[in-house]
Amino acid sequence: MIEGINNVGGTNGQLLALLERYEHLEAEKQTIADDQKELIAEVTSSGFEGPIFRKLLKIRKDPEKFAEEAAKLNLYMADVGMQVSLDFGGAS
Amino acid sequence: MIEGINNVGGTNGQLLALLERYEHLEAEKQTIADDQKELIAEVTSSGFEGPIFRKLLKIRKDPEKFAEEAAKLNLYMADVGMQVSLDFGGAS
Amino acid sequence: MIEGINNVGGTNGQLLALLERYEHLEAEKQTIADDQKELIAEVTSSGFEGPIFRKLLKIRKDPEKFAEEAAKLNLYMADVGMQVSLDFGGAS
Amino acid sequence: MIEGINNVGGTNGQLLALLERYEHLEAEKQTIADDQKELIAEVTSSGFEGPIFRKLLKIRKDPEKFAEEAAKLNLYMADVGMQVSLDFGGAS
DNA sequence: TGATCTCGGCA
DNA sequence: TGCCGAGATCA
Repeated sequence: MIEGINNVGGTNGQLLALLERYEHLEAEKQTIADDQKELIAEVTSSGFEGPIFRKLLKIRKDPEKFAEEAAKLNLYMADVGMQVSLDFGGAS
Repeated sequence: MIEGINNVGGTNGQLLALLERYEHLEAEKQTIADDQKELIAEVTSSGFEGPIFRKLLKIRKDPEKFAEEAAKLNLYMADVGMQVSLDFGGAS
Repeated sequence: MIEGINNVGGTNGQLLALLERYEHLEAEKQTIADDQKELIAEVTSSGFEGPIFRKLLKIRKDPEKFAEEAAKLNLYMADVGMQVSLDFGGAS
Repeated sequence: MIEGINNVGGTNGQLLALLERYEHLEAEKQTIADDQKELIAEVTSSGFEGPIFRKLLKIRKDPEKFAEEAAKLNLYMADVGMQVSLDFGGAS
């Protein structure tokens, strides 16, 4: 049997198999996402704020980038007369 | 006076001017966005559903693309045994 | 005054523990996301289009909702004179 | 039975009118968005970085909120032992 | 061009 | 108010 282009008219189960594999992975991701959601609830109940917690997570992903951006932002703010002092001794 | 690289330490008002120009444009956009929001309310009160209305807007942006995607989707769904018939005589 | 080890000015390491737990979960999610990305590559190399594949995934999540929206969209399109026929015998 | 002109199978052209009104507003927004894009190009060619420029725009929208979040972030970072000093004399 | 991310709509 | 999808932006 000759398959058409892009499996047109085909029914060999290949597409279905791919879909199910993807959905299985998706289910695993969802389980983890649920765990994260619970963890955020724990963060909140521990007296920390979720949004700040998330910002900190982002900073920890790339502390160097954060330090550089903060330094530049500091310069820009000074340029437009915003009173700030934002110093990072180094994102160790 | 010699300006440093990237206007470091500068205060010539250039950055501030750019910011204010951008913010002015942003305000204009917001006004229009508010009008659109009111219009959606009118859509709803006219008996149409907002989400479907939005889908239709998207289709009208590129009807041809929509027709092509629908046709392909039709094939894929048939391939996995989903009972559908989705025909577009042409997105005129 | 001497602060606790590894908690300069801090409280009790609770925040750090929460961060690390979250990041561990995040790493697990990333692994799965990478697997999904590879799977999409396999989808493409099998002659299917990624974007259509993703649409099909979405439809399979809630076929009934899809059928209803398609039906409504059909009505709206007819209302504005767009030539379409979009029939679903039932999203089995 | 004869349908009204330009409303084959439709109702009264109300939906079409709503769509066109929305699309007109959308076109106006797009024009402004294009202007903003050009302005960003001008920002870049003036020696400023687009992403930092955008951050500054965001801060100017709500300087007080920014100052508060920065202060909290400072506390959190100290809590996990990240060496930072991030002081805002006040978001004037 | 694709992945990420922020933002507005929706429940 | 929290989640989700879409649009925009950056690499």
